[in-house]
Parts: sequence; C-alpha cells; structure tokens
Amino acid sequence: MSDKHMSRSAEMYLKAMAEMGPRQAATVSRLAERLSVTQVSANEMVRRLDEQGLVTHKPYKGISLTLKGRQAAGNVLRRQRLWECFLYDHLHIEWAHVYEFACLLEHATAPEVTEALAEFLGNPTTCPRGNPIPATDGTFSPVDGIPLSSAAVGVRARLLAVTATDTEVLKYLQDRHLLPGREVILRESAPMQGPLTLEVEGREFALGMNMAEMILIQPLASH
Amino acid sequence: MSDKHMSRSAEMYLKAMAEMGPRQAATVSRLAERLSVTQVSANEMVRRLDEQGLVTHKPYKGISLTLKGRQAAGNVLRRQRLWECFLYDHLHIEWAHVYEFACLLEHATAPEVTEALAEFLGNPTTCPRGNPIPATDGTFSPVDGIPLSSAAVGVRARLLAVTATDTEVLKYLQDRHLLPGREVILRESAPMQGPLTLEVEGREFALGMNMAEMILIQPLASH
DNA sequence: GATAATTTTATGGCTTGCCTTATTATCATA
DNA sequence: TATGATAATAAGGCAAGCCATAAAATTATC
Ligand SMILES: [Mn+2]
Ligand SMILES: [Mn+2]
Ligand SMILES: [Mn+2]
Ligand SMILES: [Mn+2]
Repeated sequence: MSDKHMSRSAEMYLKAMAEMGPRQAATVSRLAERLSVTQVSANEMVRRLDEQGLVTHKPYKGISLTLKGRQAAGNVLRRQRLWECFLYDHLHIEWAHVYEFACLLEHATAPEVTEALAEFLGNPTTCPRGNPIPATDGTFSPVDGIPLSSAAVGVRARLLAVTATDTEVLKYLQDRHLLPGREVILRESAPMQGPLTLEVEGREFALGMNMAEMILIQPLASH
Repeated sequence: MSDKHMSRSAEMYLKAMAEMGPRQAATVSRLAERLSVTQVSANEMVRRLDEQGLVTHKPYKGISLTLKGRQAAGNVLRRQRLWECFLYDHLHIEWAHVYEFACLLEHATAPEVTEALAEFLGNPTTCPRGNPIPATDGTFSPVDGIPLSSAAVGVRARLLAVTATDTEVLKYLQDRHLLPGREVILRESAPMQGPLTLEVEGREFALGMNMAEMILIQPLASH
C-alpha cells in the first residue's frame, strides 16, 4: 500500500503544501506556481498523492493534507530545517543560500541521520529563518506571529520568521537585515497595496507587499 | 554539450568505476553486478556515458574513465568520503552504516557545501574506511597497500583501508574489529582459494577470500 | 577448428515526471 | 442569467532508467 519510500518530487509537493500553511488554501495552480511546473503537471501529481492517501483534492475547493500527508510533510520540513541549522551554524553558509542547499539534502537523509543530526545540533526548535522544526513524529505548530503585510502603520515589532524560500528573495531580505530577531518599525504604508516603508537598524527602505506577506512579526508593546 | 548536472545514476556508475580502481578492469557485467542492475541496463548507461565523453567503452576490452569522467568520479568520491567523516566523527553513526548514508548525501551536495564541509572537518585526507579523500579538483592517489588476499602466511600487518561498500559486509568486518589502524596477523591460508585464518586483537577467525580482497594492508617489519 | 561460455547488443515494454495543446467544468460578476 | 475568467482535465509526447527476452559477437576451451 504505502510505498515506504517517497520520491523527491512527491516530497516537494507535500512540503510546499505544509509551507503554505493553513493561511492560504492550497490549489493546483498555487502548487504549480510554487514548484515551477505547469498546472497540468501539478494536477497529475496531486492526483497521484490523492490516490496514495496523502492529500485530499476537492476540485474547485482546494487541496488539503491528510493526517498521513501532514506527517510526511512534517518529516521533510524537519530534515530541511535541521540541515538549515547545520549549514548556517556550523558550515557558515550564507543565510540566503541555506534554504536551497538544505532543500537538496532533505531528500537524501535517512531517519537515523536525521535524529543523529538533531542530537548533534542540540535539538533546535527553529531554523535560521525562524520557522519551527517539527518533532520526530512530524508534528509542529505554526509560528505565532502576524504577517508584516497586515501590521498597522507605526508599529514596532520583532521579526519572528521569514517564510520565503526563493534564494533571490532571501538575498534581498538579507541585504536589508530583515532577519529573525531584528526589530522592525513600520513607518508608512502606500495605498493600493503599495510598498511599505520600513526601518530596520536605523535604515529606511521600501518593501513590496508580496514580500511583506512572507515575514512574520510579533508587535512590541509601545512603552 | 556537457549537461552541468549529472544524474544520481550516472554519478553512481562513475563512482563504481573509480572504486574498482585500476586493479580490476571495469566491464559492463562487473558494473551491473556492483550496481545491482541487469547487464542490459548497465550497457545502456555505459553507452550514454560514452556519448557524453565520460567513459570509453571498447567492447570485449573494457571500460575506462576519460579525464573528464575521472574528475567527475573523484568529485563524487570526495563528497561521499567527506560525508562519511562527518557521519562517523560527529554524528556517531555506526561504522558499518556510514557508507550507505553518505551514498545518499553525495548526490545532493552543492559545491559550496562540499567545501564548507571539508573546512569544518579540518580537511581530512581519509574516510573512516581508510580510503583517500580526493582533492577539490577530483584528483587522488590510490591507497598504498596490498590486498590481504595476497599476503603471505605468517605476516603481521597494519590494516590500511577497507574498500567494501556493502553494509552487510561492513557489519561483518566491524563485528570482527577489522577496521583501519588495527593490527592483523595472517595465521593460515586454506588451499583452493579457501578462507584465511586471521588474528585481530587476540581473537582468531576465518575470512573468505572475496572479503580479503577488499582489505588493504601494510605489512609490518617482523622485529 | 568446433563448441561452449561470456559479453554485448537488439527489441519491446514499463513507470515517473515532466511538457504542450485543447477541451470541459465551475466560479465570479455584470 | 449570460459571459468571461479561472480551474481542472483530456490527449498525446518525451527522456531517463529500469526490466525481460532473444539474438549476435567474441573469447575461451577442448
Ligand atoms: Mn538553528
Ligand atoms: Mn527539496
Ligand atoms: Mn575522518
Ligand atoms: Mn550514492
């Protein structure tokens, strides 16, 4: 029944669904976009995953992970984020590149290696992008923060996590010191979904709404 | 022309050829045997590698790596053996299992990660099985030892390297403490390619000729 | 030199995961 | 409720890597 071993592709589809989170509903088109394949290809894979009992696809309604699929996705995320920690903390790989390199390793990691790696790292709970590292059973709770895109002008906040995965985007954020732990002030919000004006470490700059959606913050009590 | 990225399969074929070393000539059947595929499948891949200029196949004569192929194989071996070091020295994975886990990671390792890993490990020159770690350019020289199978009865020797890769075989050797650095005495050699009788750390046991071929030793001067 | 064993190649077929093009179904909205 | 946009599926194809079966080519052996 369940094939024990899952293909790289299948793992990436499941991980993509988990990464999108419960915030936005997964659809075939969104998956296609995220995985850089055509909608037809994404549709085929979703059908296969549905047949394997990993996702449930209700046409025109959305796709959701089954319990089995959620666990499988959690396991991929665990491997992914543990490798991110290793690459960043021990190999000193540039922050913006860590995701893409870990994204290769995540599919080539035996369970024994995963657990030994977690042990080696001291069982970290978050990756360098601030996202939670699922437990051994694949379970995890989402980051307790709000998207920067939905914050009110004038708010001062702690950056909790970056959900972006694209290296170019990460590089952009890295260059502007928009990293977990930093303090961010939202100075201005242009109308019509226009860019935000942020202040980070004394520097001001504009950030588009699409990127702001991929940054989770914790507003700080204004003293 | 050259596809920049090489498939896992192609990498495994090239690595297998490099691992067999110059000692025994590579043939389609030997590759098939080693990679657990049919001779037809091995033949097809050899043809593809030949077309790509990575190997030269002279039917009935043998297969050899081109310069390009030797470098590619050396790069795979470098990644493989660096991961072996990491898994063994830092994650404390059981010696016999290190190869198989590293064999997964070797195909999912970006060049930047490889070099950062080498740095992290202190640029080791041998893997836990005693085999040399190729340089960044993929070059390396074979272990300077003789197969235990060709040693004379009575010889006392230092075990230099184990070229075996099969987990079951490695487990067998591990259980008998036939590990790099250990001292081995060849007590007896049965006729007709029969088993050797060895002494390692005071214990005596028999070892088949096939396994003895995969153990490289350095005879010690008898005092 | 004939015969047996080994090695190689020819054929046809399978699965996965992509693709393009075209069609159908549903949703949103006027 | 018609209409245009969006989402989904149908149909046909391709490349990589496997497979089994069968035929040839070469080498080894008597
Ligand atoms: Mn960490
Ligand atoms: Mn990945
Ligand atoms: Mn080492
Ligand atoms: Mn491998």
